[in-house]
Amino acid sequence: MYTQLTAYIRREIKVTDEQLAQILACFKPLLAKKNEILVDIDQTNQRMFFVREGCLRKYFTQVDGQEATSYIAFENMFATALTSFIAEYPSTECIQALEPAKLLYISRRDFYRLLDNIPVWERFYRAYLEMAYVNNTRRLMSFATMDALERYRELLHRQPVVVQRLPSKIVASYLNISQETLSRLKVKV
Amino acid sequence: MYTQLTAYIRREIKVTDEQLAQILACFKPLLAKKNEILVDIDQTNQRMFFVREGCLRKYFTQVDGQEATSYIAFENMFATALTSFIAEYPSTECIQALEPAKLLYISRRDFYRLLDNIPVWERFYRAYLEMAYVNNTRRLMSFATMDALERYRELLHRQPVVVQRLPSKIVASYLNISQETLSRLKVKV
DNA sequence: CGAGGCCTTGACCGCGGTCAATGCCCGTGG
DNA sequence: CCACGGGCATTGACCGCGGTCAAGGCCTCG
Repeated sequence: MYTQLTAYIRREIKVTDEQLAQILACFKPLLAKKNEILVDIDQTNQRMFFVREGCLRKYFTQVDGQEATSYIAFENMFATALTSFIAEYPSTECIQALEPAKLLYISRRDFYRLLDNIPVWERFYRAYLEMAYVNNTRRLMSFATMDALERYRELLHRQPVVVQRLPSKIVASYLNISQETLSRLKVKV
Repeated sequence: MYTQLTAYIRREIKVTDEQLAQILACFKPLLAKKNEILVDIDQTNQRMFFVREGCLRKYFTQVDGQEATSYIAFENMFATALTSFIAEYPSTECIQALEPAKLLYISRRDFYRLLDNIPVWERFYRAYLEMAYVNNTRRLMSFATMDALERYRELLHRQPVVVQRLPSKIVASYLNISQETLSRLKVKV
């Protein structure tokens, strides 16, 4: 149950067995059905998810009702509505299972308790924040500098699994283009 | 010289006078001329800047030579080429003084030494990263959901000082629109 | 006083969005 | 088992936002 998460943590930080046990004890298992919403808009009590199997996406809904996918987590990745997790504000983002998923989650409360009790956990969080920031920045730059075709090609190159594993509808919303445009891009390779 | 920075730090974290002295000792003064480049592309040895007076912008250049401004720091704000600072990679972003500026800076080396020596500095960094992430996310959402006019209006509302204090050229590149388009937006209020 | 940068305005056009029609796949119930 | 319905993907027609190019006016600074 915890082998994947243990490997992940040990890759990031040095912890004693005792600390590790304390950390793992905070993570509870959770099964999600396909399309199940795990974090809904305006929800406050946040959780951070670790994907053991399946996949999650983070997205927000636009004024016209369209959904913009901003992050996709496959096996051995974390997913959170981070801005809400940080500020304890009602979330503007949702998290949804795109496939039946086996998850582990930690509550915000337990997460912050770990920050207080296990100094090195602060370092773990730092690594997570840094990664989230870098990803976000890359995304921002890709929107500023690339057109739809270039973004699609970059996605094929950087995360081919997204295109292979998920329906076009989701891929389009991840690239922030319409489904029709994505369909037209595909024929251009 | 250090009163502004001291106030900033004390607002973020609880430090003893001794710790504070240790922190401040890492910050060196620096004067920048208007348009001076403080961090150039491909530069590796990074610094983090605190603005005492004047203003800095972070930007990157696109393939066609156009510049996209991604962050603007006024008095009492920090500015870094954070992705490069984090990963110690050559920077893809530049930092430039938009006005004559009085700065304090800390080298990456000293910054990381503080992380090791002063536990609470980790918390300071965390707060900085969280803020950077949240700002980035807001920016990302604004590009995904708003058109040029809406983004301009939001900027007028959230950071009127940007529009008031900086040339249109910079404002346009901050909104990621052409100078001509910004000029046309202004007449629509 | 001249030169160069910045801002504005006009003409034009292309990327990508919307709407609509059609085809395809799949789960569900008769 | 097949028939039907609904969601997803594709394709075409159309169009509007915002980019590019170019010209002209204005301000600043040497």
